[in-house]
Amino acid sequence: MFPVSTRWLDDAEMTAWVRLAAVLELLPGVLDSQLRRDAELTHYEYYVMAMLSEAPKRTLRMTALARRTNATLPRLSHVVKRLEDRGIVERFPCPEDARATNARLTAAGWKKIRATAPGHVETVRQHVIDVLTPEQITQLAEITGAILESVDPEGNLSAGSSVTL
Amino acid sequence: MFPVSTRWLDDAEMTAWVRLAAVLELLPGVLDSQLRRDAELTHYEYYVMAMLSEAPKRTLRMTALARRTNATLPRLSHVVKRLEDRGIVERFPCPEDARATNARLTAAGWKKIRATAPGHVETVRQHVIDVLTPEQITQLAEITGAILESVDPEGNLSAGSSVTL
DNA sequence: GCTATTCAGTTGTAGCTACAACCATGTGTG
DNA sequence: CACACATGGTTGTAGCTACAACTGAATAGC
Repeated sequence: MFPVSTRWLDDAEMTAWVRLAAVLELLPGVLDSQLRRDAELTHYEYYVMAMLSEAPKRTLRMTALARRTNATLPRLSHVVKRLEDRGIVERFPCPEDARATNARLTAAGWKKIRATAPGHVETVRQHVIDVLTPEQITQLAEITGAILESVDPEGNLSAGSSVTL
Repeated sequence: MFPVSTRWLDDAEMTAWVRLAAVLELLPGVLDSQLRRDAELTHYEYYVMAMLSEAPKRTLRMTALARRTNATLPRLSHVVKRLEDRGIVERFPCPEDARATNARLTAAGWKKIRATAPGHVETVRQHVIDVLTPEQITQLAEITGAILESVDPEGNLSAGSSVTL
């Protein structure tokens, strides 16, 4: 259950890991500060709005929304409450299941994400997409796919699951 | 300064980005919980200890330590204070420059990271290194290198800079 | 049909990070 | 040498997330 002797990382592995760790540390801050500056949003809040905007009737159950945004329910609950206070989303009980709550993007929220998306996409392009070749884009998708499969084997947090249904 | 018409992401770009975003969201939590469970450490605290353990005399100036751990000075300052309270590092004024502070790993800290490293490396292997082929390890290093260069052009936060001085 | 268990979500709180303000030391300029 | 400015670091605080505890509704067992 634990290794007799540790298999340390060789040079190539260490380089890849150190850089990935740096990206993990720095990239979220870059995304957050652009969104914060231009729209008073965190990247996670943006992502919540984006998932709602793509859903039928711009509505999703909290559990479904949590899965699509790779977050726990408590975290989502806090975030949605704050977005509700700002008039960006609204919550209402699910008619089919009295336990469940639906979250819906308001008209104001829809307007806001439409206004915010171009700047955000530009940031993603500038720091990720446009610095890579098309082959590297493909490689990145495969690499992150493999990592996600080990981090989230059952695809409970479905965001990146290999087979896009 | 902002684009006339947004260049949206195509399918391949979107897949890569969605998965990378998922990794950004999920992987830190996986690392943190293993370290927290086994050693009462966050991944960032571990990284601080690791950088100190590799430095001459297990000592670094706060500024240098902040750069190597991809963090701001205020963040590091708070973290080092907490580690100091736990007897893992100690701080003392730098003799050459009265403004500067040195952080040094204590004997207890050295012992602790030696005990913690195997489990942490095993986690990194399990979720990142061992799920990738050797070619993918190389690709990952190049991809993250390119991202870091755009996120941190001057290499102010040196962790992953292309040319390892 | 009553009880136990699971499911869906909310709430409370501790702890970490970001940001801004601050202090002290060092460096350059007239 | 007096001043401005830059450098190195700490501290205060607001805000977000993780974790645990909790409530209420659905489901399963007997």
